[in-house]
Amino acid sequence: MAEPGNDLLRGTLDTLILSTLRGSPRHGYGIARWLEQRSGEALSIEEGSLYPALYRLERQGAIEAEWGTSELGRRAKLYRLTPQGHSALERDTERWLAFSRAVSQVLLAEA
Amino acid sequence: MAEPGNDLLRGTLDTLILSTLRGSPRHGYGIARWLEQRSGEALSIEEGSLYPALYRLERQGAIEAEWGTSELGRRAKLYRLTPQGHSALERDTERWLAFSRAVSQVLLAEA
DNA sequence: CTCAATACCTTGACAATCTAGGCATCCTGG
DNA sequence: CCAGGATGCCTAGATTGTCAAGGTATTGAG
Repeated sequence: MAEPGNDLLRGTLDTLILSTLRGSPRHGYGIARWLEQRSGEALSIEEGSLYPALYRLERQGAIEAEWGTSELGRRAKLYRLTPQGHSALERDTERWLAFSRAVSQVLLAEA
Repeated sequence: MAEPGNDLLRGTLDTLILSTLRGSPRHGYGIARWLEQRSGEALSIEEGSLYPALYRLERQGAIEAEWGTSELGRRAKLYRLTPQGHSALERDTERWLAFSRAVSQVLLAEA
């Protein structure tokens, strides 16, 4: 019981999303698939978390949206990193790495 | 703006707490100090998160409490890992490491 | 013609953290 | 002596992000 689900994503999803936009613009659905694939299926991104996150990031000015077409030629909303988004990504990546190191340090410490 | 605070702790605090009890019993206040120290002050544990987490873990049967005295001879509630808590710790540590690897893999991936 | 995949979106419940308070004891500095 | 910090426990309330579960529309394959 008490399957924790992926509450671990809390506070990390935004950074993950930003990181998928480093190269070229992507649309929401593609971001989710990319994250899952790139993590070796270790991460699963729910759309109910994804789209609100995209609005959040857009509202914060980290990303910008524009309607266009996907690789399959379908109507899709393409997101691109803004300069602020790029800084945020760098900052949050550093923050995550520091946090991750700290946690590992504790969890893997000798008795 | 939008200082994220430590929302990164979400879903990790419980595991961190359990890990502090691997050796010998500890009391709440001591757990917080230990985590902060052991992480090189990278983690900061708020009491408003700590005590509810301890109740949570106790209710789940992962830890047991007993009133006693601290190293300074003061009244303190000492928590100890139960066998279930030990299994949970191992399981959650694995889970966290897998998640952490996945996130790092994405964040540090080539463009 | 049906079903899965692609692609977007929303509502409501839930759970965990933080802020900001509270209490009591002890020790140390001034 | 006494003020304040450290130790130690606790709680109420607000906030916030995730999830489950639904919805729409289009395309392509079988």
